[in-house]
Formats: sequence, structure tokens, C-alpha cells
Amino acid sequence: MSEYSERQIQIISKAIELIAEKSIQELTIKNLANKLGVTDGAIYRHFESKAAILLGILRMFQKRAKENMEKTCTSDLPAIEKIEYLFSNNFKYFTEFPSVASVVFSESIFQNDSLLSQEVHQLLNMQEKALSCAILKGQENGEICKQIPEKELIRIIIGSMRYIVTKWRLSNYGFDLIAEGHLMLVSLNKLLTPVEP
Amino acid sequence: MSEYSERQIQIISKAIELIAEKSIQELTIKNLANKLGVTDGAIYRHFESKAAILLGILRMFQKRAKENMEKTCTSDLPAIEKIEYLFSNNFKYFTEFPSVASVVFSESIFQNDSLLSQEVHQLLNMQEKALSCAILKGQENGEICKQIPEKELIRIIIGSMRYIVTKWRLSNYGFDLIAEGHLMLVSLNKLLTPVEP
Amino acid sequence: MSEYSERQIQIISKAIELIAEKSIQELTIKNLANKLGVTDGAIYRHFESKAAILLGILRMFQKRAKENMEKTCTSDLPAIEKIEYLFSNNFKYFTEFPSVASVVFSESIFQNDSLLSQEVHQLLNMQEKALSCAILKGQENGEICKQIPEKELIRIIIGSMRYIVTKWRLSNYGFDLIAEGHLMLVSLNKLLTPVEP
Amino acid sequence: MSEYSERQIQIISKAIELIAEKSIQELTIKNLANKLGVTDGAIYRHFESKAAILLGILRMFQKRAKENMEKTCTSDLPAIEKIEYLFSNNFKYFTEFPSVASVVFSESIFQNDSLLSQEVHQLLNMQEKALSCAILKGQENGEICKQIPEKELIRIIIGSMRYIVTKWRLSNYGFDLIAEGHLMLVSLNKLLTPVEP
DNA sequence: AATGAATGAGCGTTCATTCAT
DNA sequence: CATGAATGAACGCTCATTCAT
Repeated sequence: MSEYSERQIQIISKAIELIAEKSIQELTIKNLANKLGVTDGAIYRHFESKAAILLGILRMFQKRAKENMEKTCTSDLPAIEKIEYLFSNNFKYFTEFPSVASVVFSESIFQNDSLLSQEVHQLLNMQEKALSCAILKGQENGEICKQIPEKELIRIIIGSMRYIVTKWRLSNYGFDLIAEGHLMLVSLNKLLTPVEP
Repeated sequence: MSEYSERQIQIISKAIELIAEKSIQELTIKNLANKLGVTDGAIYRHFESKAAILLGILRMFQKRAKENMEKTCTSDLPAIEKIEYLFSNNFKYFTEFPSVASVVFSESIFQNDSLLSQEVHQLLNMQEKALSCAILKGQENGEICKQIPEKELIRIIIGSMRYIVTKWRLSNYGFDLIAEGHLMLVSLNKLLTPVEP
Repeated sequence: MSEYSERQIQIISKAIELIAEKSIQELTIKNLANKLGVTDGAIYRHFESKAAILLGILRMFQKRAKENMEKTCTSDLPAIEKIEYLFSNNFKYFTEFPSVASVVFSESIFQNDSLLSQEVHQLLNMQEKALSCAILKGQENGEICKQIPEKELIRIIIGSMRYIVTKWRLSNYGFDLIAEGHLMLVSLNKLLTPVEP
Repeated sequence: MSEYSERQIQIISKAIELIAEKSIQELTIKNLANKLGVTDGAIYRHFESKAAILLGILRMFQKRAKENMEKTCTSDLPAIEKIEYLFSNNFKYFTEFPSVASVVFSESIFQNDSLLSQEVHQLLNMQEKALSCAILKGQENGEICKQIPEKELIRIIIGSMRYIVTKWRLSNYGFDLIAEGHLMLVSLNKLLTPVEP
């Protein structure tokens, strides 16, 4: 749908860099223009507002996440592996672009902008839906225990995954997100696997 | 320790109200002063900076959370109930003062203020420690399964709890946090209880 | 004339201390009240404005300077010694209360307050008059050369003295004002003494 | 080196005007913006802070003073004339832009800003150095008496010159600075010339 | 005599945005 | 397509001063 021009993608990339280097509060039009080597006004040739740039970051992540979800969901992998893929992909992305995590986790900052907060919302919903599809199938074929309602399982899994990212961000990216995420999934796996009688 | 005067508590309360009604971005000194029916400067008789007010909100929650944790940890309740108490109390508090959740979950906004972010950090650590004490005892006397390392269990539980609060906030407080939180804990309980052979 | 109560003198003293420790910009009513161990409002029992306090500092110095001038001028000392006394006394005072020098040399800060700037003006005039009396007598009885008009001599002497104080202040009171001042006077003395044919 | 754009020079000029008309305390960003016919923020396109504007005033004077000093010092003029040039130039500049004198003599106001106070400091040092070079040569070839150490001579001359400027400022520019300055130098000249035996 | 609360005017500064060139 | 100048609204904060208690 909403395609971005080359220049727009450059701007989004620099915005991501800027947030990564400093913080999301440092993402001002002026700082961004400096980083791009142009003046403030120039940016408005390509984006109609600052919010549109943030939206761009969100949408780029969203696009990738969507592709990943679709590929994973339509695959024939066992449920557990699907779940693993669903998150490991995000962890990889966040490790490469930590600031994207800042943006994706910035619900509180976007509260004022309905478009942005809606987008974050949607992202979460997509994730829940993808997870749901994996869990339901897993429960059907006995890979995942049935005693816990699917809705709760989703919350447990996403909650755990998000919390790892939060801790990682608060630790200033001080540990290996991919590795710790994997460990977490292994543990979750143990909990979710039905007990052999 | 750091006691607050009556007026300071009034200001903190109004700040909480203001955040609840609008958003944390609306918490400006001017808005707060208006809400209090005074002029900007008057606030600075009682707090030396805006950050100090935010800190006040945090500390009020912290104080209550600490008391709750201590009471719960030193009790003789079964581990599962301890965990339940640990969180149900927060859910009650958030339900009463939803904006406190906004502040407590505002890590990203505080990134710039070391004192504030440190305080949020500390809050999380306290919570982890309290949970840890409950889990370890629970694992000792067989209430909680030992196959998952305690560290992972903590992440799963806190992550799940935080995610419920996040969803609740994003839904504009559209569901009963206490009830849903309870359900979540019941599910977690099932997962954590060791399987009878 | 304008007598100061004991409490007023206390306040003036603390104001002097405050300026000495920090700078004249740090002399705010709040800071001063803190130093006195009272609240802001209390100060207004004793002074009707902040300017009145500054005026107090000026007047205290003025009073002492006046006494010194009168004593010196009416004495029978040789002109050169009179000049020496005129300034060495100030140097001693400044060494004891460096911040008084800050205030006495704050013409630029007082520009807005006519009463204060007038007071500084008057101080300078008094000094010129005292010096004038010494010089004229000195020229009469051949102690001081007559080839330079008295007015110029005054400017040279006061200018030199003031410049030493300025350098002393800019050096953060890094040298012995009394000693350097004395040396300066010795040199001036050499210049002013008429040449023996 | 640090060049100023045309607009920056306009702003500096208006700042100088503003100080001249009112006082240095009236130099606020708002007042300056009004005088320029723009809004506050516009100024920050051209200067990053108010201090930078003050620095601009200082540097403009400094630049001119430096050129004057260099030209004078490297010339073959007799020492006395060198000294005359050194100061008459400043007197001319101050007469044209009286407020520059306000700024150059504002050590006390700049006490808080290390960059500014350092700049004023440096200005004084430059002046002393230039004077020193003239005096030393003058003493060598017998133009200036040797009985007074160079350091004291510097203090006497600069002190006298500064005092004239101070009196001129306090008199609200009520006399001809250039003429009085010249007279002063003539008198100093008489004092400094060695006596023919 | 002092407190504690508040006022009101002001200050330097930031920032998303607009627009003529 | 970009620049450079400007806007306007906001923001956190300071400070001399007032006044009821």
C-alpha cells in the first residue's frame, strides 16, 4: 500500500540512527535535518509532519513483521517452532536496529497521536493473531497443552517476550537479546508442552 | 524517609488526575497550576522541579508497593498466594489511579532523567526480588515446578502481568484489570504447579 | 543619619558573606533568607526592598571611608602619606570583605537603580575630593610636582588604585592586595615627587 | 577566524544599540527581537544563546583592538606615540558605540559565564602585552623613565585610561572622551619622560 | 517578628511548521 | 528540491514582592 520513496527511506533510516544514538526525545526535525545534511524545511518536502516519519519507522517494522508472520503461519512447522520463529525474527531486527524497539515500545509517547497509537495497537493485534494461529494448531495436534485458554497463553508468551526486550533496553542493550530470547522460549516451551501421562 | 507535606500530596494528586484525564504529555507546570487554581511559580514553593513531582508519584506508588511486598514476603502463605497478592495489590492501585500506571510504565519518557529512570529501574528490581523470594520458597516445598530456572519464571510472570496492564491502558481502561489479572494468575498457577506423577 | 538596627546590620553582613561566597548574582532574597535561617518574607520586615540592602552595604563602606577620609585630610601628615592612608585603608577593608569590593565596583549593575548608582557616584566624588585636598596641599608645599593639573593627578591615582582592585578581583583574590597596593603607591610616589634641580 | 554572517552582525548591532539606549540589563532576547522586528525564536537561528551575542560584541571590539595593537606595536613610532595610538583608538570606538564600553567593562556581570569572563580577561591581557611592548622599547631608548618597574607603569596607564572611561560612562557620556583622553595621555607623558639632568 | 503561600511579570530556550526565494 | 528566515505557542523556571495568619 503506502510506498515510500528512496529519499523517504533515507530519512527514516537516519531517524532510526538518530534515536539509536541518543534517544527518541532527540528526534527533532532539526537534529534529523542536520544528520541528513540538509536544513529543516527540506524534510517537509518528503514528509508532511514529524508524526509521518515516526509512522514510517513503525510501518517498516510492520511490513517486515507481517511478512515474517505470514510466512511462519502458513508453514508446516510444529507450533513450537512457529512461535520461536515469530519472535526470534523480531529479536534479530531489534538487535540490528535497537532504536526500532524504542519506537515500537513507545505507546506512551504516541498516546497523543491517534494515528500512531493506532498503528502500534494494530502491530500488537497482528502479533496476537499470528500467535493465536500457531497456538490453536498446536493445541489441536497435541503439541501445546489445552488446559490453559488460548487467550491467556498469548498474553503469557507476548508478555514474556516484551519484558525481555524492556529489560534489554533498560540495561542499555547490555545482554544478548537473541540468546536470552531463545532461552526464554525454551523455558516457555517446557511449560506449554502437555505432560505425558 | 522522604515525607511529603500535605500540599505536596495535593499537588501530586492533582498531577495524577491531570495525567489520568489527558496524558502524561499534558502534565505541564502551567496545566498543573491551573488545575490547582494557582500560578506557575507557586508550585515551585513545594517542588524544586517538575521531575520532583514525577518522582513524588513514583515514590508514592513505590512506598505502597514496598509495604505490600514486605508484608507478603514475610507471611506464611503458600507461594502461589503470595504471587497473587503481589500483583493483585498493584492491579487494585492502578484501577483506582490509572495514571499511576502511566507513570510507572513510562521508562521511555524518563530516559533523559537519570534520577527518574533509576527510580523506575529500582521499582522493577524490587518486584523481581519479591517474586524471587516467593518462587524460591515455592520451589523448595514443591509448590512450584523446578524444571524452569527461577530467573525465567520471574520474567514470565512479570512479563505477563505487565502485558495485561499495557493492554488495559491501550484499551483505554476498557476491561476489568483486577478480574483479568486474576484469571491470568490462575492460568499461570496451572502452568507452574508441578505435575503429579 | 540613616542608622541601621542590629537586625539590619546582621542582614547586611550576611548579604556581604553571600556575595563573597558566590557572586553578586547569587544575592537573591531567597538565598539571603536561607543564609539567615528565615523565610523570604521576613526580610521585608527590615528592608523595604532588595535595593535597600545593597544600599546598606554601600553605606557601611561609605561611612567607614568617610571617617577615614576626614581623619586623614585633617591630619598634618605629608601629602604622600595622606594618599597612602587614603587607599591602604580601603585595601584593608576589601581584603577583609572582598565582596564589598564587588558591590562598590558594580556601577554597571546599578545602572537601573538611580538611588544606588547615585550612591556609587557620590562615593567616587568623596574619594576625589579627599584626594584633591591632599594633592593641593602637597603641591603647595612642594611635595608633589605642579606640572600636572590636579584633576589629572586624581584620575591617575584613583585609576591606578581601582585597576589593582579590578585585577585582584579578576584573579579571584589571587594576590596580596595590600602589598601590591603599597608597591603601586611607592611607584606613584616616585612619579609625583618633583625633581630636584 | 570566527566570522559573523550579515544577519549576525545586524543582530549584534541592534544589541549594541539596545544597550546604549537602555542598559545592559535591558538586553533580553525579547527586547532584542522586538527591536529587530521579529519574534524571539528567530534570533536562535543566528545565535545559539544570548551569551553568544554578548560574545559577538566582545569579539568585534577585540578584533578591532587586536588589529590596532598589532599595527601600533610593529610600527617605528616613538613609545609615547604608540601608547597614544593604543588608547585613542579605543576612545574613538567607544565614542561611536558607547554601549560597547558597557560590555567591555562588564566583568562583574560575566562572572557567571566562564567563556565571557575569559574573553574579557584575554582582552585585558592583550592590552597589557601591547602596552608592555611599547614601554620596554621606550625604556630601552630612553624615552620612558626606568626608575619605575614596567609592571607598575602598565597598571598606572591602563588604570588611568579605564578610569576615564568609567567616569565618562557614569556621567552619561557627558564629556568628550577623546579630548579628555588625549589630555590624560599628555599628562602621563610628562610623568613618564625621564628628567634631563 | 516571622511564616508560608502565592503572585505576576519576565526570562532564555525549544520546536514543529510555513513559506518566499 | 532545498535554503534560510521566521512564526507562534509552549515550556520549565526565577525572583522580587505581598499579605493573611
